[in-house]
Amino acid sequence: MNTDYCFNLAMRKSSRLITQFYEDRLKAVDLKVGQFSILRAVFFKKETTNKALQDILVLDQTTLTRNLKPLFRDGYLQTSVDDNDSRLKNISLTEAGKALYEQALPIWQQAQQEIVEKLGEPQAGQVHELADKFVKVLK
Amino acid sequence: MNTDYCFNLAMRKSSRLITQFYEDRLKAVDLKVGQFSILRAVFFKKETTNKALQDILVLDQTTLTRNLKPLFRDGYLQTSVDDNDSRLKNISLTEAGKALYEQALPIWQQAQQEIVEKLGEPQAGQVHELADKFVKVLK
DNA sequence: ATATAATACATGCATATACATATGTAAAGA
DNA sequence: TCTTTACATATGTATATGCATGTATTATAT
Repeated sequence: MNTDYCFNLAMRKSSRLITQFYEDRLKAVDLKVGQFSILRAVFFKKETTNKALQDILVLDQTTLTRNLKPLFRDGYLQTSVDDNDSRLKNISLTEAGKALYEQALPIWQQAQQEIVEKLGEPQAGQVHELADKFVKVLK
Repeated sequence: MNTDYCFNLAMRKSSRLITQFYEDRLKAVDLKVGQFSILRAVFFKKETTNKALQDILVLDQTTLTRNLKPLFRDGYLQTSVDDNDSRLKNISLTEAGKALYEQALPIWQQAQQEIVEKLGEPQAGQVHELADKFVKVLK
């Protein structure tokens, strides 16, 4: 183990590279990767909150708030104040949001497949184990 | 292998977490992680260029140009136009830059050690292998 | 020798990131 | 009740990120 090799730079470099890879493919549906992640998370949750999304995406509350903005602005997400707790804003996909997600899905799946092929094993399998470990020890 | 687990989100989550970890420690010397990476790279190269740093840091030219700005502004880096090619700006550490890097180094080393302990093996060792692989197949 | 292509770096724009802090709402305690 | 505490979200500020594009300089081709 060479401790001259910065763990942080290693992860940031990798993150930048894979982000560019997905970004490039998602251009076809005019989505940024962060926006796709949000749409995907909201799609699975049906209805969720800023708070819940923070956990899933490991994003700061203030960052998430801002990342949501373009999606509201472009009509892909909608909010309604929670019936029981008016502090909560429930977030869900609009019809346009669902349509966009369905459109982006095969592009994302193709990107996933290409990453598996490019990384090969054992690296491809290690990505998720490593991410889980990072979340476990640093979050 | 669960391909429902987005590789990109996995890497971005991890990158955000480890960045916050290093960021927190480097606050003691008022440096952002990206700035530390630049200082460290310039320290090893003695004299370098925007172009060379792009390769080391895996950063877009325009991003790097901007990330350099605060370091010039605060007097940690200096430039001189290359003798042979006036398009090139040679970048080097000022005395203040060297002093700051020396001050940051033990903090960074401590952070590195803590990451090794937190991640444990085999994960800690995999970080760099994985980063090398990402650079190899995506750059 | 001059036009063209390639290279190095900078700027406009939009989003990404998070800390400090502010605002508004709900829950808990006196 | 009403005051304090906790919680959910938003805003101010600064840096991070990269695409499209612009400017200046060097190298190449005819």
